[in-house]
Amino acid sequence: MTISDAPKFRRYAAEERAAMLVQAGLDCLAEGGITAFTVDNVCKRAGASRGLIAHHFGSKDGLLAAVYEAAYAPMLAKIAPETGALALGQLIDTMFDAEAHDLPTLRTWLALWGEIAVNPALKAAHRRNYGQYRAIVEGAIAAHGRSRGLKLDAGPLAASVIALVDGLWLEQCIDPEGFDSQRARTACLGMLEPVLGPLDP
Amino acid sequence: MTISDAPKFRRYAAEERAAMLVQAGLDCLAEGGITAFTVDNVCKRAGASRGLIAHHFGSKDGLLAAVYEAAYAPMLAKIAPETGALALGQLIDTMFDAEAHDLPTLRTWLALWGEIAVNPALKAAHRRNYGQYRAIVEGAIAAHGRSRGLKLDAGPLAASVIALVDGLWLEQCIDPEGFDSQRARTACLGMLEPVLGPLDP
DNA sequence: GGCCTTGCTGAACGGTTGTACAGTAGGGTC
DNA sequence: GACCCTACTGTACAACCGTTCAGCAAGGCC
Repeated sequence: MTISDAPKFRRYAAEERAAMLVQAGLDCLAEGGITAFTVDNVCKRAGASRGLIAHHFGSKDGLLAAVYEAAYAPMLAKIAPETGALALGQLIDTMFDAEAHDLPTLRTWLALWGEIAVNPALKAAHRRNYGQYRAIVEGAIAAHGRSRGLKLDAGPLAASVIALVDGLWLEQCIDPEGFDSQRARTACLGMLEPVLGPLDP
Repeated sequence: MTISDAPKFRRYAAEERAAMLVQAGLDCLAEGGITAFTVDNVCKRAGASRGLIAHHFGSKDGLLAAVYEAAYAPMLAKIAPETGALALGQLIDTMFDAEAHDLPTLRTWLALWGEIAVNPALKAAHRRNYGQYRAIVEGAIAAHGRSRGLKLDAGPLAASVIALVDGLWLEQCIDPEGFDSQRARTACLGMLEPVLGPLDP
């Protein structure tokens, strides 16, 4: 075998290569937002040629939808009641830590959210994922109330809890240095307890 | 005067024209996010030629920084204690309504936030504006606690309140239909009162 | 070793991007 | 009406955008 016989590229199984492109897409979003999510950038990062995105996803928008799913999946997995539902206190703790509190992560979500209204496939994916997210929180609040004899309005409360966690996450990401996250978090939990009762299991 | 003598364009005072470009930039961001914030788009919307942005702001990034300032200004104006500080209850109400709860507004802020880390001028502007925002809320909470003999930790509490408002605003913007904003808002206020005491003046 | 499927490449395309700059013309001043 | 300052235009430019597609080649199978 001479040197010129070395393979110029490696062939992967279709779904394996697709996953590589999705990961490269996530990296691009994290690094430079939607502006950096270009065919050139993504393919270069994935170590593939410019044509691959069209080949595997039909178009750039197709890849973006897949990227959105991939971004949401691990968060849902963390709070999903697979091995039995989490206690409310644990759930909220998990929600706080489900996403990294840094700028790259923020940039990824800002970019994705900003495209939801424009990209129909993304909008559908968002409704599905967020609905699932909210249903889990609502279920946990309802169960919490039942087990303690509290009459809780689970719907609006779930929205409030999610808003609190998201808002805190947002501020913390935007300005990581100038934000005392631990104290803010304690203050938030202190805000929830008078309404929900003690959160310790 | 013949028809051909009609002026081809109108001359404005420099700062007036600059304001027109900033407004056009805001409109573009609201409509299509950072992707729609192009020299072509902005100038067309402002009724000017492609060269004007460079002429007035040096570059596209220069304009973007000016746009950020312009986006923050009205919100700060609403909560700024010009004619005496607002009572905490009033302040929180104002915070809830300071920004429109719709997709265009969301898209504008997502786009701006996403660029903060990339654009140094934007980062500086954000720190200045957000610091001012937070100082106002902190001051109101401290005053509230003093006047009622409560020992409040104003710093973390301010961060929590801002997070709550921002998070609620975020969810509401992302999915305006599927979100019962009034009940969520009531739930949020109900969450604050046990910590802060009654918010009515 | 030869065949064959298909993952993959890479050039070509028309369109859009931001910036530069030479030149035009609006409109106040005299 | 002549002058002048400068706000402004509009073309030219090189770089980059997403999509298309004809054809190459990797690597399993016989």
